Amino acid sequence: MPRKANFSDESVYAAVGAELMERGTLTVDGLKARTGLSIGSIYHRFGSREGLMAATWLAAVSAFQDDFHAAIEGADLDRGVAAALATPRFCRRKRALAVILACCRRSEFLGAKTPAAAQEKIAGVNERAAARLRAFASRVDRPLLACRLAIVDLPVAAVRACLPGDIPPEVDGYVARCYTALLTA
Amino acid sequence: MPRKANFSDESVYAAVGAELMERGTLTVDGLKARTGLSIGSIYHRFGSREGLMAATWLAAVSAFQDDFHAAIEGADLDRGVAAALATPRFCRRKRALAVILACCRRSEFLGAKTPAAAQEKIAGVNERAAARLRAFASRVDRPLLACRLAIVDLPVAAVRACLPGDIPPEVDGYVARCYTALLTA
DNA sequence: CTCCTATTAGAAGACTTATTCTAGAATATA
DNA sequence: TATATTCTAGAATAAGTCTTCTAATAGGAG
Repeated sequence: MPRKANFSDESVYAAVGAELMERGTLTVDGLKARTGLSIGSIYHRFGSREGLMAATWLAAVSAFQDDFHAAIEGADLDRGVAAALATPRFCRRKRALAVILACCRRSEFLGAKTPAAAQEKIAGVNERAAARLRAFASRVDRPLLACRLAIVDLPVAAVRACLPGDIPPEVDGYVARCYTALLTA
Repeated sequence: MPRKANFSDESVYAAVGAELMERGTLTVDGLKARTGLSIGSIYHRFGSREGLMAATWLAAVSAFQDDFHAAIEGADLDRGVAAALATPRFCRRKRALAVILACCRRSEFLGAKTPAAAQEKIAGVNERAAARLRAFASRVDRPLLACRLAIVDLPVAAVRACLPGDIPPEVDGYVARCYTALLTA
């Protein structure tokens, strides 16, 4: 029934990621300059700056979690390495979204002006990921911190060390070797 | 000859770290509220917000590099693990300074208003650390990226995963195991 | 004691950035 | 075509922050 938008949500998210990468923070005017979207449109579609950031982050994290959950769901020690490798692989396939996850701090998208619906989704997404990690740790009987380092923090650090450039293939080997070192005592 | 300052530089740096930790960013008014230092004093002593951040970061990084350089200077593969362990150890001994290194982004202290002297010091500090790492990589004949991950990025990620709490002792074991996994093929 | 200098003080101003508001344009359906 | 609904537009406003400026304070040297 209504008019259709000039710019897809995806193109907006990509622009947000580019701004975050280049300037370290996002301003509404900066997004307007980069995309051509007017201030009014931005506020109509996202409600506030925090709403925009939350929508962007949620889009990125849910794309990532599609891969991540598929890998960690029910995994044992041998198959868990795929969850650690999900990070560099995602980073290669969806660079723009990965940049958002790597560059965006929690306080940027989670605050008083974050729409309630987005706040709930964020809490849900975080809790679900934490639960999967806890379940994995107890399934393989290893300390939670070691699992978190092997599957989350270390792969993220490896990828961050390469951004904004490409993620070279040997990174996967490094991630896998650390996984083994951390989780097979 | 002159009047002496009411607050030591160290206490200011600690307050900056606390603000960064709690709010994710530093405002001049926030620092005033936390320390009691007046706006005039802050600008007299540091010139600008970026100057303050640069002074804080330089104090933190040079304290850290005392430890780090002592460990990596001339180290072979066996002794290099001490350089990787310098990060968690520093974090335990000088929490306030470590927090600054962990929470402060480059763009916060390096910009147009950073005093020229500070800019040069920052460049020097970075170049010196990079040179030590390159020298180590060629000395032990391993890829630079692997060395950087083992000695810098991985320990930092492990420590970040624990902050703002304590760094548990088992972190050292994790860091050391990854070091071995990454650098002994 | 008097002068000199570094430091402190905080109000006023400038600047950046987020948000609101009113008007207008586009499109699907009836 | 009329109409309802969504989207676009951007100037005006509001809020928050950094920076400048003038005046006052404290302590050592002559």
